[in-house]
Amino acid sequence: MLTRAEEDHLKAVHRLLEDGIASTNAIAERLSTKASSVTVMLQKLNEKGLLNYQPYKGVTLTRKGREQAVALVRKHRLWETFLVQHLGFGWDEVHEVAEQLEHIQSAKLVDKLDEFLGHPHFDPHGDPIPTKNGALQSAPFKALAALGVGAKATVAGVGEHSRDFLRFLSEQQLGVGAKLQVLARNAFDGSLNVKTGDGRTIQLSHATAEHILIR
Amino acid sequence: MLTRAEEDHLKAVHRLLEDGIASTNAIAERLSTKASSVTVMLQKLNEKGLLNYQPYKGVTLTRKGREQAVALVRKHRLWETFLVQHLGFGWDEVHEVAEQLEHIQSAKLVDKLDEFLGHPHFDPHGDPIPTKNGALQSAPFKALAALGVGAKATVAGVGEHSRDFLRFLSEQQLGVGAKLQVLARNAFDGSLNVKTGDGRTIQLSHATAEHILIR
DNA sequence: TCAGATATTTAGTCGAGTCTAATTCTTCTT
DNA sequence: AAGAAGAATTAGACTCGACTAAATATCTGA
Repeated sequence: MLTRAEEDHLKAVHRLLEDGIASTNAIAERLSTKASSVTVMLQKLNEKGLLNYQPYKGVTLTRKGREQAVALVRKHRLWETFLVQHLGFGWDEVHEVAEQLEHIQSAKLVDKLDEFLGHPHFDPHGDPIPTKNGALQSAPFKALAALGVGAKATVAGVGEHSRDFLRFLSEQQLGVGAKLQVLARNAFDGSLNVKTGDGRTIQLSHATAEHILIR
Repeated sequence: MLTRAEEDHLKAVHRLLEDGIASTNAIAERLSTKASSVTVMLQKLNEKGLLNYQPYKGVTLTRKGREQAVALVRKHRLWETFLVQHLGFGWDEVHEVAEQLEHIQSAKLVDKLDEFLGHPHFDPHGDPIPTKNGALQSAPFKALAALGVGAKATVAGVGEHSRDFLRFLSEQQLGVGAKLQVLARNAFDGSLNVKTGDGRTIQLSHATAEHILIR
């Protein structure tokens, strides 16, 4: 049984490894702690066989560690789905609560929740939900920014999870499922003029369009 | 913001005060810790203004402490209701999980959950769920053991929450809502012969009948 | 009432997890 | 290739919440 701190570190390592390496500093920043605390924790998790750690050499997950981390991601995303779909939370509000709920220890609870939700494959942000055995249905989404002029698309997820960004999308009615059409691309800054499903025309910066995933 | 240990102690004190006094030993037993640990915690909660504690003189809750304790009871029972009604848990399985879920910190989550459940007044065991402002709809239930021969009743709750007892009731199909009729009372041991809604005749010990609440 | 039994508190220790400060290793620059 | 800069680790201290053992207070029964 892992402690909450152990789970948090494991999840941070897993997340960071997705984009490359999990540096001590990056882990510390994610967890709002200090690098020295992280080092100690990595040593402990190494002892427990959840990751491979050698001083100054970096860290990777063992199979066992990866399973645990994926299970946490699964719980987190299932809870987010529940909060949004059944309790009426906004998708910009669920992260902190799910961060707590993911640490509840009960295999049965996860299974039952998954069943209750109808075994969803994606959470409210369009992120894939691992199955019980850890399999991921990878989403072949691409960025809105990659679309050509005239193309139509449906919002399928986001590539950036900050509250500000999610709130912005909510205000613009650009949640998952929203219909879009690219009207024009502005050469000077790469921004897009986009027509929404309900007929409004809005301008999205290139950065924003990079973080809106569509299908 | 209270820590988990603080919340646990507060809830134990609140629970024990319902039946009289909250002795240091009784608190320790409830929490599976030692009396010495409890003493230290009581001193701390006294400092924080959540309870009134004087060495050797016993303990009572302050208004603030009682509010916090009742809020915990509310969360616990709302989660139990959710687990049973929507996730298909048995009423003998929910306690441990609710014990974890009650510590999730999110006022919005509690409100939304309450709304989702339809503002229930009683949990799956027939225990009253405090409202947001702490009001209790007290249940005027009486024990099955108090009924006279021939009386009909409906199970409304239980006065004993051990897993074994709850499991026994489940097996006998005596959950909340089950219909009963008292056929006879056996003078030598006070046990009851009872006819169930589905026509079976079963015999219940006096102790058992004391713990089945009916209306 | 008072001595033994019982309940409670105090004192001191420990592990988990964090911190700051000091140290060591790695990498980058010239 | 050497030294500076930056990243990571170690050392040592702190808090929280638990423990054991010892001390003290309260209760109870002859």
